Amino acid sequence: MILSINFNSAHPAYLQLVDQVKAAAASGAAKPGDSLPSVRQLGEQLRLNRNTVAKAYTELESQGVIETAAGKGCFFRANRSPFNAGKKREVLIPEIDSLVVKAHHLQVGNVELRKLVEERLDALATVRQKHSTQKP
Amino acid sequence: MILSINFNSAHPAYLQLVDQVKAAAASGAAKPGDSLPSVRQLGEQLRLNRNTVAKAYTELESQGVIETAAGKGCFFRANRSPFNAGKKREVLIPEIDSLVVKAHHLQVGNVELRKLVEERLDALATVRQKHSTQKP
Amino acid sequence: MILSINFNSAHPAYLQLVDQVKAAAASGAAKPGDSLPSVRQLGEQLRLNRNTVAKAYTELESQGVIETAAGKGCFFRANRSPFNAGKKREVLIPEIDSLVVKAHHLQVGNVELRKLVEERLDALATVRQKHSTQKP
Amino acid sequence: MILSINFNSAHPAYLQLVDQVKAAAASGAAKPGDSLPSVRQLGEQLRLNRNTVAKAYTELESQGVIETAAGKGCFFRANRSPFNAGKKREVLIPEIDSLVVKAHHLQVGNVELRKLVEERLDALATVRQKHSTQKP
DNA sequence: GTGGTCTAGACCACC
DNA sequence: GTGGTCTAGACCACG
Repeated sequence: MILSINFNSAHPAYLQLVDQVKAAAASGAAKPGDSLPSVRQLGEQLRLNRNTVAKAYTELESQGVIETAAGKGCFFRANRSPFNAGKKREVLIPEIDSLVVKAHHLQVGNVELRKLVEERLDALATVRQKHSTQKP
Repeated sequence: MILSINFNSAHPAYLQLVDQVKAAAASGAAKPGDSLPSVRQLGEQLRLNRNTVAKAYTELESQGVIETAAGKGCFFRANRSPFNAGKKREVLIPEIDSLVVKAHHLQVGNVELRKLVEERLDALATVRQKHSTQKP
Repeated sequence: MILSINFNSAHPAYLQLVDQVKAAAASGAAKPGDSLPSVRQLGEQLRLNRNTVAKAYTELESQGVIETAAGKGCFFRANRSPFNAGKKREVLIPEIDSLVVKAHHLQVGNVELRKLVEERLDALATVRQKHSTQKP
Repeated sequence: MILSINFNSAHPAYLQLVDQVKAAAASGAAKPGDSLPSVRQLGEQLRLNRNTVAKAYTELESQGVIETAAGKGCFFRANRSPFNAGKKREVLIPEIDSLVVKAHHLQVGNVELRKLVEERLDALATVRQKHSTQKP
């Protein structure tokens, strides 16, 4: 798992970490039980204070992506969403609306947007395939 | 031009405005000479403080995207070249990837995600239709 | 409402504030709608960083004691506990057990402990009486 | 000597131990020469790491409350004068006030609070009775 | 060594 | 002016 921070981004460093760790979990690059770097080590590597890394880990734990064991470390969890269908819609629809509006402003038509979505779904599936055949 | 604010985003409201207005100008959705909503009107519409909207307009003016005519309003200036296909991809793909990863963590499958995207595309089309038949 | 911090205490400053503000609300020294000092002003007065004061206010808001209006200030709320009887027991019993055990270690008998509890209940009632007759 | 740890408290576990052992010694609940539980045993009983218990014992030794005999265990030393009535009040009253304020915010009335206190006094008495008939 | 907490400085959105 | 957020330093509990 390769993690990096764009310090010029308006997106806060700890949320950049959250997104990247979630992407690693979704892509199969990290499997349940895998350990994450310690907050100190990752902080040093990324030139962040370890508290900033810890904040990302806390957020990831609250989202159910990882679990932390004080004194031991942090570990990826099996992916079990606690949300029902209605709650999932509630979370995803604002994201999709934002995407659709952005595409419209960029004069990207529905056809092309669908194509892009398919492309990224395929890209994720491909990476997952690679990880599932590579490791075991 | 459709403007919307995601109040839950860490991205500041005024920068969301700047980004959306710039995208509209760059994509050709807004033409040079088109007027922008007044600060007061837009603030009311988006439930933002007028100062927040004014800050966005100031930023846009300093970037040469719009010009303000005191007492008359704000107008788009002759604009930059619209984004080419590559630039559009560069903007949209991170958004789509973020959406795809979120869906994965919510255990929302590809089929259901495609359905949600179609639903929101339809929703936007419906609203646009209504506006285009209403105004003229 | 008089607030003060004991910097030598092991009890964190922000929790000392929480306790004192809750006591003020319970004693009637502060009424619903009353405003609290701003985080800056109180921080300066108590020689604390304003974030420390803000942390206390955040905790008080999460406990339903006050409400905060960004850009306006913080205000006492009407006392409405959201807990049912079972939850109240769950919260109070550990407190009572701690008290009972401490009394035992101090060789304070049940009779004397009951007397002390009555004394403090009376003390609170007296202060409340004073405030309710003084202000209106 | 009854020892208990409130894991939810901001007060560190090792200091909770120190306070309770000191109170026991000062109140006469423990006599000079009485032995303390072994670090290992107490850690297991209280679900604490042995290092945490050891840290409490070290602190107690440095305060002259106990003495450690390498390989034999820890023992209470000839102790300070037991707290007088005034000191007991000084220790208990803040605890009671905190309880009374918490009850108020939970909208638990005086009658119900008295009932809860009686309930916990009875609960402790029952446990103590059981231990005193069990051991001898 | 591990993660967790308290405090604080700087910056942001908003009135 | 108001409160809110991100980042960080120092210290603590724990293995």
